[in-house]
Amino acid sequence: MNIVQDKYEQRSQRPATLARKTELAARLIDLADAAIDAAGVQELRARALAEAAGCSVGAIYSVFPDLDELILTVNGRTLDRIDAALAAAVLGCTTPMQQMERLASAYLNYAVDHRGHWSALFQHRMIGERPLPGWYATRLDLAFRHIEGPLQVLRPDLDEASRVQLARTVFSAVHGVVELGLSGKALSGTPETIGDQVQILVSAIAHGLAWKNRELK
Amino acid sequence: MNIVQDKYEQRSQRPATLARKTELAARLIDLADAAIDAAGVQELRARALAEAAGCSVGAIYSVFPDLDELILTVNGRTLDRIDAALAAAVLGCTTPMQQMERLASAYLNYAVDHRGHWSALFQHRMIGERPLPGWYATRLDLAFRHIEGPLQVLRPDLDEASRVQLARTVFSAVHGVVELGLSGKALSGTPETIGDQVQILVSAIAHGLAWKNRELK
DNA sequence: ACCAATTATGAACATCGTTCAAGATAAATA
DNA sequence: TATTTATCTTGAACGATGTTCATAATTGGT
Repeated sequence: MNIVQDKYEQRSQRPATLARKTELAARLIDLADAAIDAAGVQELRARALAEAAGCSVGAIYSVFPDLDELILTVNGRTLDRIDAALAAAVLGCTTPMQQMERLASAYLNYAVDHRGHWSALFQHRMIGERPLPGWYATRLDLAFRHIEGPLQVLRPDLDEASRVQLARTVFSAVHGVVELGLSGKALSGTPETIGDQVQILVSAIAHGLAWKNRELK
Repeated sequence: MNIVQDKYEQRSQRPATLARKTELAARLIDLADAAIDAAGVQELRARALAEAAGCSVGAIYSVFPDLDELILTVNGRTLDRIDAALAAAVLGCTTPMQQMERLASAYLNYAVDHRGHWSALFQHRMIGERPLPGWYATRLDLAFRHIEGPLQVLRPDLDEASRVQLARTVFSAVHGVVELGLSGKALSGTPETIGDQVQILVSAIAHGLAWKNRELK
């Protein structure tokens, strides 16, 4: 996978140059990743990044069209990490209820442990700016897919499209509690309190869905 | 209510000056309010605001310590408007289920109709910056309070503290669906789809809570 | 060794929010 | 009313920001 070649530069290049650019791209991604994790996406600075990478400021723009695109690439990594955390969370869980609780807890834990990474996912491009790239939605879907397993047990009557949409809805609901909790705009803000509320929410949703299913029979 | 006198300037002032400042403050708030509604908080510019208000850039800083504080004041107005919208939404509703559905719909509608106002509430000060002022939490609580009515019917067993916390949790969940829906990061993004998912979520939560209550009896 | 094409550089640019010396203004005083 | 003094208002200047592009450095072929 060659980021530079694949995504931004298609025109003729000297072979040595391309190798250097891909290496620089990797270094920039790593550094931006660490910087965002440490201080948040708002504190990412082009000049500081260039100095840390040992290159000129202009070099950044020979590899990424702008900082937004670099941030988006880091966000892609974050989505992968969250996906991995969710996958690990459901291992050894049998009941759909327990699976959903573990998934929600894992999501909250990632947000608490990596607030910079996590908030960069949503703090960025909230309004109608450039549309998100296709691979972004694909990776988001991969993360959502973990919720579909327990949902299929709770609501076997739903077709796949409805289940996919419901998975996104449940994810969004948990996300809302995590977001307003961590931002201090609702709830008391401590991870424990947020965790309690996430559990209460997931439990209510799961029981509500199960009740709906029982009603249909 | 005199914003300038009450909040930022306590020292001796000339009477004519104070009158002018309060008038300027009101004008700036109105203009910022309209600008945020029209183009979003990200597009608010000190120079443009000064020109629109017919004052110098420095004059803004004689009335507000910085733009953040002005935005926060506008956010206070937005919270009042949302509070009013929620209050109007539950009029004539009898069942707790219907009340919660109407409340969620009203919240979504406000967000759709006033995305600038709405996103300014959350897009701003997400990370650990200055703590939110006390009146901000108070106004947020007023908005949350509308959900407590139906919750009291669904879960009469809860004490007030738990009910307050549950109200915030339910609000956060609905907010999450609205946010990820409107940002296009989950769900298809059309207000209709988001509305459908909000209804499904609220229904599940309400049934889940009611089931929990029945179980306790 | 030379040259032409390509690539890297970092000062310069446009734009922010914010400040503060200096001019304008209003109250106090003679 | 004229003068003084305290206060307020102004907008150019400051420091930072992301981004660009003329210029210098470098590379690969002849």
